Parts: sequence; structure tokens; C-alpha cells
Amino acid sequence: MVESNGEKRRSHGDHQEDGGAAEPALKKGPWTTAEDGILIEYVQKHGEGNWNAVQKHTGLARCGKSCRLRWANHLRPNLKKGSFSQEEERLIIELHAKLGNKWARMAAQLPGRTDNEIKNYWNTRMKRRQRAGLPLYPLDLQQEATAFQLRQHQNHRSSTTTTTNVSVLRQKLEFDNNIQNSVSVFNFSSTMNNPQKNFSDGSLFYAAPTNQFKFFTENNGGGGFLPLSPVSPFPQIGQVNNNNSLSPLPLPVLPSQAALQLSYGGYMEAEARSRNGKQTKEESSSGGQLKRTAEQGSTEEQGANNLNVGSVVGSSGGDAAVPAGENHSDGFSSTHSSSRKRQRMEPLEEMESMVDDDLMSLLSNFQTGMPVPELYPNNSNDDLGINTHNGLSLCETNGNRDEDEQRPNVGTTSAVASPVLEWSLGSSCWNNMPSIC
DNA sequence: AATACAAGCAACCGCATGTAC
DNA sequence: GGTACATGCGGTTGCTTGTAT
Repeated sequence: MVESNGEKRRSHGDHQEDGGAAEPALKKGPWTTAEDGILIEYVQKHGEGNWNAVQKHTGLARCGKSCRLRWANHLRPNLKKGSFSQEEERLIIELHAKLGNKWARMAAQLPGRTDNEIKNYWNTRMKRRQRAGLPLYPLDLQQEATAFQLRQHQNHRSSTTTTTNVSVLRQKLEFDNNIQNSVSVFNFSSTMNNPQKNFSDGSLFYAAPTNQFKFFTENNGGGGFLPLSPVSPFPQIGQVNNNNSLSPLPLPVLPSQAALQLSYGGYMEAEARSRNGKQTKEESSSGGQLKRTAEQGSTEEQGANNLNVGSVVGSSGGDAAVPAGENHSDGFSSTHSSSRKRQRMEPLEEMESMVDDDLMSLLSNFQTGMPVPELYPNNSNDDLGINTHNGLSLCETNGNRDEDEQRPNVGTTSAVASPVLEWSLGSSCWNNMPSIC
């Protein structure tokens, strides 16, 4: 429990003024049990939201943001405690490959997990891998992305510029179709076969999972490794500039030679070595964390659950077992927040996000870590040997992951340029992924 | 036993966005 | 349209804990 060591952690910012002269001193630092109790009681009475009112109603010397964070990350019901399961780890990697540092959206796919938790987990993992000189993702993924981006760059040179977003979209459609028609280094998703779905109605909705080949920029550096995401490269390859035309972007930084020489098997071995190198420490540490977590969880969960917060909060606007705003289990979690986030996006990204949400809503209907169903089924898949989708496994649509894992990744047929590139970010790639921690 | 270091985690901060007025 | 407020997200910081030397 935080409060157990909270007094020791007071050193940073406890009872500090938050700037406002007339403002009462707002406490910072770890929360105490008493504060948790106050906050829980408040939420029981008033529900979530209006966090700034907490201080007024309860006298709790915490700012609204702090209250919201405390509730969301620690006090709300149905929070999972403890280490990530292997399935969760696998899903995090997949989601990060797809979404980048979209922690909230990732958390939406991991019921009971918070964005902060996932972020911490990823950052820890990333630092570890960087230290070990390992790529963040299996090399297969990097090679796929590198080859694809090079190809996109070449294709772009022959593409024309456009002047409106609609034109940009149309160009993108042509662009994608062009890629599809060419021999691809990727296993293209079936969605490529019907990219203009819903487009003719003028909604500007691009039905294809446009994010499937996007190369997001890894904010966290990445040590020279190519940040990878099987998402649409479109805004990156032909980015809309101020003139609403497309500007080519510089080629990505190629993976280091060491990384390139690292096959997926090597990746796995390296991962294992990376872990083993610190295994003793980490396992012990992990055990320590588990112990701590268990201790914290036992008290915190008792505190929260014994108060039956879930039912009370749920009454304020949702499932009795799920507090308002806690929609993780329905697969549309954080829709309010993600929609809010979406507003910040560029139009194309916005549309990608729409597709993302579609995907995610479907994803959520499957068990965590399950292969993604065919979101955009198309009969011509077989013709192209397409069996990937959005960078996530699409080997099966029934979510039978065990079956997927046992089945070798047959990959594509005619569209496969080389065995190395016969990759899909599917379960066949991840099923051997060792536990990260 | 003391110290240094790394990992994990909780919490804070800055910023962007939505909403109400 | 402008402003204030509320909310949420991603990045960062700093503390605790465990391990190695």
C-alpha cells in the first residue's frame, strides 16, 4: 500500500502550494489510506467526474487531477493487480506495434489495466532492450517495415500530388491499390481489396485499415532501430503539408546491422539472453514487486471492494459492476477519451483512428491476445494469399489462438517475396515470445 | 555492513481538447 | 468568438525496493 511508505515519500512536494496564493495547500505525493477512503466515499456518493469538486465537498487537499488519477489507477474496482500475464504482454507488444505510445487505447484492450501501468511496463521493457542492444520488436517486423517503407518511398516518387483531403484520400486509395497490385513484401490484409468501402457515400471514411502499414515515430528514441508499426505509411510517406499536397519524407533510419543480422529466432534468443543477463536480479525484483503488489492489492482492493464501490459507482451511469468511465470490459473503454484524443488528430489520422476503433471494438470481442478477426472480409484474399491484418494475426477468425500457435505461419503464396518477408505479426510470431519480465 | 545501481511504480506536469457560459 | 473550467493523455520525475559489489 502506498500509504505504508507514503510518509517516507513525502519529501517530494508534500504540502506544497500549487501556485495559487489563495488556494489552500494542496497535498502532493503518495496517497494515504485516509485520503483514499475520502475519495472512495466521494465517488460512492457523487460518482466519477467533477473531480475538482472533491476538494470542495470533502476537504481533501488534492487537486482534481490527482483525484482522478488516483481513482483511475488505484481505487476503481476491477483493477487487476500484479504482473502482466504472458497474454497481456503479448498483446501489449502487438498493440504497441500497431498503435505506438497510445497507452490509453492500449489500456482499453487490457481490461483492468491502466494506461500508466502499461506505459511503465513498456518503458521498462524498452529500456532493457535498448540496453541490451536489442530491437523493440522481432526483427521480422523491422525487416517488413523497412522493406515496405523503402518500397513506399520509391512508389511515392511516381505518385502525384493532390490539393484536398479528399484527393489525398483518393490518392491513398490508388496508392494502396497500386501497392496491392504490385508484388508486395508484405502480406496484405484482405481489407486492401475493398479499400473504398464506405467511401462513396462521401463520409470520407476510409474503410480499409489504413493504419496497417503506418510507421509511427517512436517517441522514445529507439536507439536507431526503425520504429515499427504495421500501420499505414501514408501520412508518413506522403505527408500532407500546408499546401495540402503530399510531401515525401526522408527515408527511415534503417535498423542497425546488428539488428538486421538478428533473425526472429535470434531475436528470441537475444531476448532470452537479455533477460537471463539480469534474470537473477529481475526475477527477484519481480518477486519483490509481486510481493509488494500483493500487499498493496490486498489492502487497496479490500478497501475499495469492501466498500462495494463498483455497484455504487456503477449506478451513476452504467453497469453495476463497472464504474462510469470504466468500460474496459466492453471493448469500448475510454471511448470518451479516445474520441477526445481523436479530435487532435490530423484528418487522415482521424480516419485511421476510426478504423482503429473499429478494429479495436472487434478485437475486444475476442479474448485478450486472440488473433484479430477479419474485419474486412474479402473473397479475393485467397487469391493474394493474404492472411494478415493490421499487423495482427489473422490466421483464424475464430479466435482459436492455440490452434494458431501450433500452426506454422504459412504466410502468403504468390505475394511473398522471400521467406524472410513472409512474415505476419501473427501468433506464429509472437507465440514464442518469451515473457518480457 | 555499506554503498551503488537498476527496476518498478506512483504521481506529477504540461498540453490539448471539449464544454458551458 | 472569447474565456474559464473540466477532463484526459503522454511524458517525466522521483521514491522504494531489491540486487550486486
